[in-house]
Amino acid sequence: MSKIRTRFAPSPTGYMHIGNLRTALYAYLIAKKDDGDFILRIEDTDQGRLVQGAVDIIYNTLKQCGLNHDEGPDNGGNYGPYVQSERMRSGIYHEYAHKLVEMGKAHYCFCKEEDIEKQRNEQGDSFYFVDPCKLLSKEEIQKKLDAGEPYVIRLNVEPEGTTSFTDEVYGTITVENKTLDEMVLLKSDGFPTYNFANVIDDHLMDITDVVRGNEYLSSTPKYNLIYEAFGWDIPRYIHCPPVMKDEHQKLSKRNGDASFQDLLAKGYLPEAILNYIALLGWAPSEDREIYSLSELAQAFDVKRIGTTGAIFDIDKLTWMNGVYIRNMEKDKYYDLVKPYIQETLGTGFNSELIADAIHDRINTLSEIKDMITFFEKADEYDDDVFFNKKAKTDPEVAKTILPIVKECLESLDNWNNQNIFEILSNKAKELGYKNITMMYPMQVALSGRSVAPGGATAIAEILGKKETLDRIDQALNKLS
RNA sequence: GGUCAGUUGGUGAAACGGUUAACACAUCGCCCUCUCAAGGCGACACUCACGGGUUCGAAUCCCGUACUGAUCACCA
Repeated sequence: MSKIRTRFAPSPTGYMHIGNLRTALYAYLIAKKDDGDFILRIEDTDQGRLVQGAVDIIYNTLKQCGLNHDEGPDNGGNYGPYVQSERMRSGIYHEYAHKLVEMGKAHYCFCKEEDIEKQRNEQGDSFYFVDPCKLLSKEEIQKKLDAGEPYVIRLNVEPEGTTSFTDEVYGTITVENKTLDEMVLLKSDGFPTYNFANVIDDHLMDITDVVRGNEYLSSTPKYNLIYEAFGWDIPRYIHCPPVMKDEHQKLSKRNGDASFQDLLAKGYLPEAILNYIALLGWAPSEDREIYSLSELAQAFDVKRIGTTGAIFDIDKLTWMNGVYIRNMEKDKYYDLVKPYIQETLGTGFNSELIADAIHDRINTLSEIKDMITFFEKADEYDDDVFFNKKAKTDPEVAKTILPIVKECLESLDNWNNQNIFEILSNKAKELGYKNITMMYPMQVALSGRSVAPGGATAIAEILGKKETLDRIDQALNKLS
């Protein structure tokens, strides 16, 4: 069997949206599962929709995700060029369209749009465009061409019979030929239509597996007709169900839905995003959800791609992102998180201790900031914060507890979490308190918060002895 | 409207004619605990859009209905 070759063929029209990225992922996985090649092709023939910098976004996104392409505009390959506008300049589409005319599989059409519109209106729903130009003799055609009349090239389609194809996801689909138009291959401006260029490129690049969104399911028979006209092998088709924003709408950048870039900015990790979207529309055969990219490639199976649109659930992504953060190696985790810590606190604190304190408490990187601002300066707080049902504390209790805490800590020389905890918890036991009764008021004094990462003793360690005692004093002043 | 496709809990989903309809997220309890998390345990679809049929037996196969989506361009 020949080597599997898949391609990702985006238009550079702006941000990379999630559905698009997932299609790229699937194409990548299908290739890599069988040691095949993954190709990047830029489809930029619609000059009007081009967006500055969009190609770089595509490169960057693929790179950040580890979806490395074996061939593409930036790294070359034996099937170039990989940018459609460049391919067009070489005249291949023009050449192949005319080849089809010579073969008698396509024809020149000089019809005006109004003529077609007229037919369409007359026929209504059962519209089937009957092209009068098909009846033109060779001489008549040549005369029109010589006269410089604008023309398009249309594929010949016999209205009788049916065309069917097998999709790896949706199964065998059959349509009647009379529902198919004699599609335009080459436009009057000499540009190929998207569909035509696609088929030519896929064939010329030896693409074995065409992976794309299921919105192309309906036009696939037309593609097949082109392959058949040339006598080319038809690729395997893998149509993917859409990624939805809700029950009715797809995720799309037009609606302002989250793009890959947006998710990164919100503190999600590329690996987690990729892992999550792999599971939107595909399910592994084993009971497992966390997969690295290479593990996905191994486990991936086209047969297990679903047929229904899957709603993007940010909550589950958030959970999964947290799993990635928690499972990360310590050093990698510190490297990841330190910039965020130092961005809000500077370098005055032991950022590794802070990183430890927030480790189990963050799901996304963007949660870090709010969680740690109190280290710089305790939050302003109301005395009511000292109320805690479980600790049985209130401002009055705090007033009696805090001096005890202070006394213990003043006597402590070896300042670390462990020792702080021990001395306080021993004291609590001695006085017949629960730990929480000692710790909670202390936490409030140190952070100004009812909820803080790490707990009172971890915070005390990070703040240092002096600052800890100062903040306790401040709390005491405030209470009196 | 024509054509094509889809329909299992709030969400992702498993099941390939026979199970109490997995598992995960979310939610809600409980446990653990120096708060919150994390972690542990448990609850959560009398039922697989609906109606028929086939079968000893259907979420699974067939037909119909409803609903949803896609597509019907010299746009990609």
